[in-house]
Amino acid sequence: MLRSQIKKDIEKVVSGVVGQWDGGIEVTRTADEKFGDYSSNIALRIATRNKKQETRNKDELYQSPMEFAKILADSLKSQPYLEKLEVKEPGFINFFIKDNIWQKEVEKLLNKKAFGSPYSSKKIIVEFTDPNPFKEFHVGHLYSNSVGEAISRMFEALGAQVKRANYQGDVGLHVAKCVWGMRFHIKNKKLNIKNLANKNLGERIDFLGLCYAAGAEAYETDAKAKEEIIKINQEIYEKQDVIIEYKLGKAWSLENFEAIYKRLGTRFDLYYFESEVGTLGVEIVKKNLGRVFEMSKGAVIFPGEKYGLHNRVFITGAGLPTYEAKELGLAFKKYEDFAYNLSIIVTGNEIAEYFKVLLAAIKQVGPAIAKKTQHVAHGMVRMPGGKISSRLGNVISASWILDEAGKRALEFARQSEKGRRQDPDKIAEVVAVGAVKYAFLKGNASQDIKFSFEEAMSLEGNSGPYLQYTHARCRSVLEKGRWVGRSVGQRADFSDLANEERILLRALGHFEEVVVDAASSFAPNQIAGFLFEVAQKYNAMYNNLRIIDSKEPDRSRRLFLTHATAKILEKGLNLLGISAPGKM
RNA sequence: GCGCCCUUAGUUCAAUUGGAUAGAACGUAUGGCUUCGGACCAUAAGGUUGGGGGUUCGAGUCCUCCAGGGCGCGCCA
Repeated sequence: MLRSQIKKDIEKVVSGVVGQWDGGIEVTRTADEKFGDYSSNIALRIATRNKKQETRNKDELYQSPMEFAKILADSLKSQPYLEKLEVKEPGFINFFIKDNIWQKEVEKLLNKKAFGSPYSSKKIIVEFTDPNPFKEFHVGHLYSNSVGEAISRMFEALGAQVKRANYQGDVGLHVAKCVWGMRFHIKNKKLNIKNLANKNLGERIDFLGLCYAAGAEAYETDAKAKEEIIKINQEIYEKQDVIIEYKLGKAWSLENFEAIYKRLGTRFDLYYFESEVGTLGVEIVKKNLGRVFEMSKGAVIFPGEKYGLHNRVFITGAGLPTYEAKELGLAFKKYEDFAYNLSIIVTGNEIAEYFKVLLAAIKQVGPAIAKKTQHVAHGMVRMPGGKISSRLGNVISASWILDEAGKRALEFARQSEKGRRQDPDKIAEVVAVGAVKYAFLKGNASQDIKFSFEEAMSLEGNSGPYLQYTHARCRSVLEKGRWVGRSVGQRADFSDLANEERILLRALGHFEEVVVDAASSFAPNQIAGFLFEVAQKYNAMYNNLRIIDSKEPDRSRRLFLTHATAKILEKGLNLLGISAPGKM
């Protein structure tokens, strides 16, 4: 990576001039090309430090950042990769990289299997999606799934060993409500549960939805039903496998989830259920009762207030584990299964505060595990109409949103026929999934998404389809230009570039850094932004310069740039969990 | 009432984690296909970064106060 090379070189020069410097070296990509390709503020930082420490009189040499920058630049300017080096007020050092160095950089990164970073060969477990059997798989789960899958793939690109984990709430009041609803409907409508089991998946899932709604409503309005539901809840904890409605409902739900994962291109290595980690959680809490946990009003709580947080119930008065105790058990169970260096947990941010309490509790019980745990909270998906809530019954199911997107994509696929389209339904599905995922991933995950069908499914501008389209266009150009492989790229002459080519080449060359930075900060949106930039710059070149009918050496060089763009768009989209069809 | 998070162009979002003149997309206006895929490209207008104060070489970013919004606040998940 060019950036780390520059860092290394600066470090060498700095230690030669001022001795030991452990404030780190910052080398950043410049926002404006007139400042070169990379820039460092090192002179500003060191000179400022000296000023703050009032060493001015002792060491006049470093008084001015500008002067100090000039001294550093003098020793740096002879690096072979440099076109030129400039020092600019108030003390930035700007690096201008030679075109052919960028070309080599692009070739190198295209051939890399894994990008270099501190994460290579580390064991990382990523927990995400976490849908609840018996309840709907809604847009929130889709959001979590998109973020978690992208994070997993980014770390895999850095050579980490990644396990995907999915934690599912198969016990608890919501389940009891649904089971109660199943019994209610079966009795009322004189249904036969065996006949139900033979219906297709869609019908069974719709049935579960009705049952949950009935149970949830009865719980609020009917005191007798409420009592029954609480009793069912107890029974499920004790002997879940004996309850036929429970067994079937859970199996149907899980079957449905798998169908959705397949559609989204996700798979999981490890599945956890609340029913199995609950007992472990209770065990851990009881073992630490008195030391970490306390009795309070008949329940076992973690006194978060001692740590500037809230108190939380871990075991209820009835002796059942709450979500907190289960998640505590889960943290240890995951470590048992896969001795991770890093555990990433992706959830909605409405439980961000509760998670702090949980982490504080884990820290008391197992400090090593707490240290390795990272919570990534994503925002909520909102509709213009208002809040999405399962209580209010206005949740949007993931399948529905994908189907809606699919309809639009199909309309387009059929409209602009070009004869080279093989399977419109298949293409439409890829475009629809890509459009929805990209809409979720292009922004900062911590913020809420204002979801509008207009925008997510308009196939223009900063969207998944735009990137897919650009990729397909590249592939088409390569095919027509009879591009035969990278040997042509090596022979391509990069001594005289048009402006559009220079700009594109430089953008492509930053791919590796972007992936490393995006993974390190758990931010898929950085990749999305980068890909959009690359696509725009390629399209600018495409529209302003001829490629396959231009003369050599322009032709080979532009084909190489097209090849590199296609590769990087494909790889980058894959990092986001979006596939890039060759034709669409 | 207490705690956490958020507020950037008409709208949806960026801003390399404290760097240089705050950038894109959508929408709006204008222009570009007998031409490699028009799901495209080019040009323009659009900003007191919610408001005040502070920290420093330098603040959208950090501290503080205020306003507006969201989420959470013991036996749900």
